[in-house]
Amino acid sequence: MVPPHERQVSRPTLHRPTDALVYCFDEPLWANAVSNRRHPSISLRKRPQQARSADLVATILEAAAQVLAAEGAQRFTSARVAERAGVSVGSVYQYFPNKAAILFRLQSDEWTRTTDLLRDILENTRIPPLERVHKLVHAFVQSECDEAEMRVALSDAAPLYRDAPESRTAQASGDAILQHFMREVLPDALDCTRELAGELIGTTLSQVGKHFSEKSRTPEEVEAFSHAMADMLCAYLGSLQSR
Amino acid sequence: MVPPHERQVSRPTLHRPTDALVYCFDEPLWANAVSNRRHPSISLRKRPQQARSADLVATILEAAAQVLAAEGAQRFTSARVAERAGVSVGSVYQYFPNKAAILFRLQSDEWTRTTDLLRDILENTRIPPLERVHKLVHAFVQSECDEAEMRVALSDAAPLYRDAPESRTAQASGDAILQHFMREVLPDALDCTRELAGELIGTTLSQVGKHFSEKSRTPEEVEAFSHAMADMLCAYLGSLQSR
DNA sequence: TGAAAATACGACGAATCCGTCATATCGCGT
DNA sequence: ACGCGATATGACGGATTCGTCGTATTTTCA
Repeated sequence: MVPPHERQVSRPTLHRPTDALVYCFDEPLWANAVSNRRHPSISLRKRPQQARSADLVATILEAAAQVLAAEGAQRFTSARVAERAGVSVGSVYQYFPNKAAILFRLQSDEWTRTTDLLRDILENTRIPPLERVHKLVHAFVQSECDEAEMRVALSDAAPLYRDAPESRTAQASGDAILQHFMREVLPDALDCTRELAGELIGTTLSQVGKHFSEKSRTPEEVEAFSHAMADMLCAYLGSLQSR
Repeated sequence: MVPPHERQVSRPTLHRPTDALVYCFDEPLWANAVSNRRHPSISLRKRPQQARSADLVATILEAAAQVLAAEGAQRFTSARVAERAGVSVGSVYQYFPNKAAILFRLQSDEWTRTTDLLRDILENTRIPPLERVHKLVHAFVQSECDEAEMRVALSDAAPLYRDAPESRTAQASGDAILQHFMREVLPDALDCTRELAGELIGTTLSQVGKHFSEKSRTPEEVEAFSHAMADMLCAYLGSLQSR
């Protein structure tokens, strides 16, 4: 795979036990084997060099998601993740600097998916704006309800990385998409009005959706609630347009 | 205080270490010394019989709130609470069956305050309904921003008592107040429409308010955001009225 | 005042968990 | 086939936390 003369011994960086996120700047970033999308700033402890270890990383992440969904944030431990993945703890720590890094990757993937969803729907200019809002709300609430246990547990563990810069980045890129949409819908409004309204709509979408999905819901409930929420957002946008 | 013949030796109930909430049905409920309000279902381990121990309970709760605000949910431990309260761990466990019970009391007090706020504002019929909504949102967001650290940490610890029946009760009484208001504002709407709208408004109020207060905010930001949120809710109510 | 009940104390056992490291196995390239 | 780096293992040290229990202190009341 890599010519021998370019080979480098990759020595794991050492870490003391900690709950804080640990950033590893001494190793190059590495593209995610699961989603094939790059992840910023937080690298793996070691760069996998053989196929088996790349598989391992994917396996661990999958197992982590399962443990989180099945056992909750409180019982999410490195040992349980390793067991579920069918590997030893040592193997887990060969590629993740600490437990928080695993959680962070799961959350990071969520952020990416959410941002993509936001962009795909809001920037589809072939559909009337308010209809896009309806589509977005439905898709969003639906996606929150899928894997609800995992998402809830993940957000229970959130204090571990709430202050990570990546959190702000994800938030910011979502905001940017929303602002783009707001400029289309409210071309004549003041900037500060648009910003405020965008922040409010984004917050409502994510927080209300999340809370709704904390209880298990029937498809009818999901449909009805999404519709109501979309109505609310559209009524708000309408009231802002007619000023 | 109590006649000797009515005295009873109050033997502490034993508990094994656990993260789950522990209910003590073998002891009578006891009125809260801090707020003078009764709390359902979760009793203290022992009923304080002397003034000093009643004070102690209040002191512990106060210390617990401080620890939560200053150190966060992760570092909220019985030892730290005891230290901050200036007492020994033993004393803490004399009156609280476990750590979760302390958190639960704090949360329970929050629920009570929130419900009271909701009732006080929404049922004040001397003010026009939509103006009440504005008042409510402002008061609510403001109260979220006060003691924001404590509230955030408290909700980080939520998994410990999220499934407690009291959680549902608190939710239900809030819902009832909202439904009462909705009947006033939308007398002609279908029941199911009202219920849905009420749930949505309640969820928006609490979740969006909570999320907004997670970052520290200037009074101007609080004012602007509350206004926008109230506008959104009023626009929604308006759109429902004109149907 | 003095004894019994109530309260306070804090060292400690039990449990849990994180992340390491010495050792063993694997697999790639020659 | 073989040797060396890459990968896998899991027992273990170190740390933290919960909640207890035997003992000491304080309060009550006869």
